[in-house]
Amino acid sequence: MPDRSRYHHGALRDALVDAGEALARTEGLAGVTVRRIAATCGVSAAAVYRHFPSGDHLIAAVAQRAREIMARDMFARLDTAAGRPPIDRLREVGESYIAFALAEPRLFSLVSMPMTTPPDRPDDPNAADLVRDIVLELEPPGVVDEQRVASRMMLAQASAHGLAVILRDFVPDPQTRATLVAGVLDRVGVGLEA
Amino acid sequence: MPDRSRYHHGALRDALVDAGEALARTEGLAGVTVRRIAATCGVSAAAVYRHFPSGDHLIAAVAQRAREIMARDMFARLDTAAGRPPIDRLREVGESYIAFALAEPRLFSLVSMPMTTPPDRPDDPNAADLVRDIVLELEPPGVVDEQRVASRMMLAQASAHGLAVILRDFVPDPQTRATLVAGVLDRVGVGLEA
DNA sequence: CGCGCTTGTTTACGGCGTTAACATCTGCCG
DNA sequence: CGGCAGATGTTAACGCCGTAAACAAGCGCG
Repeated sequence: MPDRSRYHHGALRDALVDAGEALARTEGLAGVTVRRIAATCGVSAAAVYRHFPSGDHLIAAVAQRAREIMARDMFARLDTAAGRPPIDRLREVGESYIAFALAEPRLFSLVSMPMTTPPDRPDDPNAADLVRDIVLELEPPGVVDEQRVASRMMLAQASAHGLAVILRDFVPDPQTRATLVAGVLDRVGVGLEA
Repeated sequence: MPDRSRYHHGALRDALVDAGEALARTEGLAGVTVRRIAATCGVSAAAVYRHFPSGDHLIAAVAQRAREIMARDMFARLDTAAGRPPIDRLREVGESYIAFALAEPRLFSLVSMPMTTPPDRPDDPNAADLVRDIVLELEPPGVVDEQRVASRMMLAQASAHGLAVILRDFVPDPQTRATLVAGVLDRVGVGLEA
């Protein structure tokens, strides 16, 4: 329990999301509960409702936090691939997404929850926007076929997400995982350039 | 709901799974609860534990049921495509998977849960085996490159699953969904044949 | 017939989300 | 500087949840 000399916490909202993130990492989605988050912050459960209209909104905020962490990972990794062709950078993004899912499977289970709440700052750097920007570079100069862009984005996102989920749930061996990621992303690359 | 004049239900286990399936369809995962399933069957909550070691096992049985329904859909649709090239049949399977996910989104959310319990009859016709059988037909005669088979299976499954999830959560418009399914599956086909 | 196993029941416990009523702190206005 | 108002905490309570223990009813075999 933190300092209880102060009646008012001061930055409870952020602390709640922090605690939720930590709980999600260690115990998984089932451990992310209003009462436990509140207790972690040394605060009563009811205090949560001064900052979130419901527990689901708190969970959603934790999920949004997880998405931001993931996006930071992907942007960082992209920096190391600056200047390489778009298709290579798309692969980096996909690998980053999958690596995060497998490194932090419990946190990732929040990421892949349907978003019940709009993000706090909807104009944050976002994985979908990131993919879109790179996919746009695949378009021939002067023309942008929106339908082609959409199908390429969807292929990139769907295959990365699906692969992450399947590997997490059904392929425990790291070596097998690596081989499959490489093989599948090779094929996705072919499909992306078509 | 069956006759409650009898103290013993007679086929409670199946009835519980039936009720769970119905609840999942109408209310989604959050509505699938031990007490509600039991009540639907006109039985006390504790009776569930004569047939399942825990509520999670009951949920898992409902999820397995949903997978069987989905597999039946896919096999039925495959029958109508008998004789067509493997790549076409793979596409049928993918379309069937996605169509089910979008037609029964709540039931599908059970399908895509990690399997906490082994299926009752593990040798049932299974979506993964089905995909594998067709993918094997893509192999050149005489040789089977297991790694190539695995990457093709994974691409097929991952892209279908990922696309289903993304469309369900982020693309409400049916027309847009159809266009995206067609466009993405075209690209997946290219990647599968590579 | 009667005895035992299976399958139900009731009751209870602790954890959950959420609300209502109350308490404390903080900042602002006179 | 005093005090009031709103923001932010507290406790207590409700109903739902999963689950376990103790008990009861029915079935099937000796």
